[in-house]
Amino acid sequence: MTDITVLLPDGSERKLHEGATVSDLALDVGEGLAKAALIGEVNGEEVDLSVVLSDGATVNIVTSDSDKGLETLRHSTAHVLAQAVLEIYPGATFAIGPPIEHGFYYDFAIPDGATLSDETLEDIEEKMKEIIAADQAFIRGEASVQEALEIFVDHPYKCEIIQAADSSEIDAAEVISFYRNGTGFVDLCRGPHVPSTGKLQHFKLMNVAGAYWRGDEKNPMLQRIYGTAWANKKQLKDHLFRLEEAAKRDHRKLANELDLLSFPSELGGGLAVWHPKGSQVRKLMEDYSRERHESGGYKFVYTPHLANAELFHTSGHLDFYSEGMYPPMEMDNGEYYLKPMNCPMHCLIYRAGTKSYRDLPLRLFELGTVYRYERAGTLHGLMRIRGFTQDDAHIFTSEEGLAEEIAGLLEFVVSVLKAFGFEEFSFNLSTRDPEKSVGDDQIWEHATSALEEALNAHGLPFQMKLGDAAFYGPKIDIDVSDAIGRSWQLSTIQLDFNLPERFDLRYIDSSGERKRPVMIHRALMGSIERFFGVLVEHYAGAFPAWLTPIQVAVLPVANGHEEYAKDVLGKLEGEGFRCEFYRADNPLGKRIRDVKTQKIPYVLVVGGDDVSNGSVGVNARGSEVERGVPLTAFIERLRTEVDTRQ
RNA sequence: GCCGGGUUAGCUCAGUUGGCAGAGCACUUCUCUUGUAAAGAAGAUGUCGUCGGUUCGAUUCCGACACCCGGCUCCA
Repeated sequence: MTDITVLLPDGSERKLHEGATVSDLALDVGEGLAKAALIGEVNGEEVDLSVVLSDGATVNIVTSDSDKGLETLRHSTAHVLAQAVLEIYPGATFAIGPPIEHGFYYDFAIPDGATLSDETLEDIEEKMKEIIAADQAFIRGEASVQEALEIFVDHPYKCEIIQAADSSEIDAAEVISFYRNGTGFVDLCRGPHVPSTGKLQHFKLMNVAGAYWRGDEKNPMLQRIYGTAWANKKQLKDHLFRLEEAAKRDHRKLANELDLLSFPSELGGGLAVWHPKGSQVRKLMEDYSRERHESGGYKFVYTPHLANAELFHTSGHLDFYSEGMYPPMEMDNGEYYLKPMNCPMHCLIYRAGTKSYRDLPLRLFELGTVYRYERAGTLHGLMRIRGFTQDDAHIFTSEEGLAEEIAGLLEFVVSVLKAFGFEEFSFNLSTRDPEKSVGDDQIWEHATSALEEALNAHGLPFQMKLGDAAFYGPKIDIDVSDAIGRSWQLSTIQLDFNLPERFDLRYIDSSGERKRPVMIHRALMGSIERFFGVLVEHYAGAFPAWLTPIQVAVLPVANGHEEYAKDVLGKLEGEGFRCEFYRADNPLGKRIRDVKTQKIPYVLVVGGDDVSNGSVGVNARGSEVERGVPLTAFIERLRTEVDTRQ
């Protein structure tokens, strides 16, 4: 028997008997590794542990510690899900079941168009546990296209995949691979898989949902089951815990609990009314935005909510986006539409007088409320809404001035977002899709490189999104990470060569020539409503002192302290702080609990000591109670906190 | 728009195999007067999402619609 030599990732070599598998190698390295091994990576290719190694191969043993291992684990769990569903529902057929972030899903068609519901998940989960307890081996097989079509003769979706693979040039030569486990289950699969179902212990089925076959709404709708799967019990538990924590931050729940806003059904879907507390926060957000725009050289404008159809013909919205617009209102002299965007009206403002190069860049800003007809099933709290307000600006600049304007904009955007407690940003640069765009190549190239240079000049790393631009110009999108690491796309800076053309916008340059300005659409918060929702989730409802609807709650210990407490209240209100008074009709502990549930940052408790000393007891959110703090000291402290937006 | 689930008091939810509904919290009043996360008592509160149908009778069964939730699709 001859030996072979394989190379490990750390550079070391290992001698094995000829015919040794990846599994044998893992065992040779150590029993622990052999037990943890899920798949191998041989010369960069992911393979089953049962694969026989060849001399000189570079081999990496993949465990669930790595992303690849976890992905395999999830993929294999998806197979077990399919196996369970096919066993429980005779005649059911299955489509695709890939690993996804945190888990996996699998799509099924249940006979006679039957559907699955959440209650059935428990039964399916039980069946999966049986399959896992049986520790069935995943056995790979290979077949020709013809053979594969015979194996999956009862499963039309699988056949469609096989035929698609056969017809695509890349995969034409490839054999069709499949995996068997247990007595009857076989699934079309590229692999690799974990060696046996016993490796798949820590999973949970999450929910069922409809999903179109191949993601196309023209195709039949399948039943999709989502699940999560992890390397160990702790990881699974932690994941479920994180989901619970995220649910606690849900802006729809907090908006209700904190009395910020509501979505009365009589109003219609996707439309909100803002209660006083939510409005207070929103007003502060808007005030801050206005303040920054004012000092940033923007001109404030106002435009109506309605416009004649003619405007949206000129802008092209009726040609391109009419499906997303509310239907027209018939009026005496024609049709009127609710505006889905502010830009056409801002173009009218630009066009209202002859512009000189000296007027550029002209920055028009509006908190403009727009209405978009979002499909009923897509509405989602404040995140997807039908009537919303954009912190919208349109900047008209010369082509030469573009780079500088973009550079300034990037700085502006980041600086404003930082005030709302966001620290991590990521940038995406979307480029032209030649199939779906207007304008000549040179301008696109120039504009795209202006965006790229601006990002580079600020040392901002960015991702290129090829072909992701709007039809009218390239753009930079800015994502922020929130307090629990979720990413939200907020800001956008989009160049537009189309609207200046459609509205025939001009300026006179220094040599007296008429030129076309470039238009930049940009929004920082994007939709104020959505941004508010993101903030609620980011802060978990505990707004910082400058933004919170109520900054201070004043609680007398007993009735006898009420007069002094009112005095404290009056002084705080005199300083412009937003306060609420809680008279001593309930035990102190109860009142403290009430205000804490409302996430009010400062609770001032005043009793006998304070009356004699002119002090307050300060119970600040997230810190220890302080007694005997001079009122003036507290005022100063809150003033600083508010002014610096801590 | 599509698939599945849902809608009962201000909030969170229980309930009725068809006979006009209930808890906790909140609210009102009274008592207690409190030093840091739930004092006690009493009281009031509902077109059981809307409209139609079946029925002697519908909150309950059926249908349509509205709105919400989880996804799919879409997102200028």
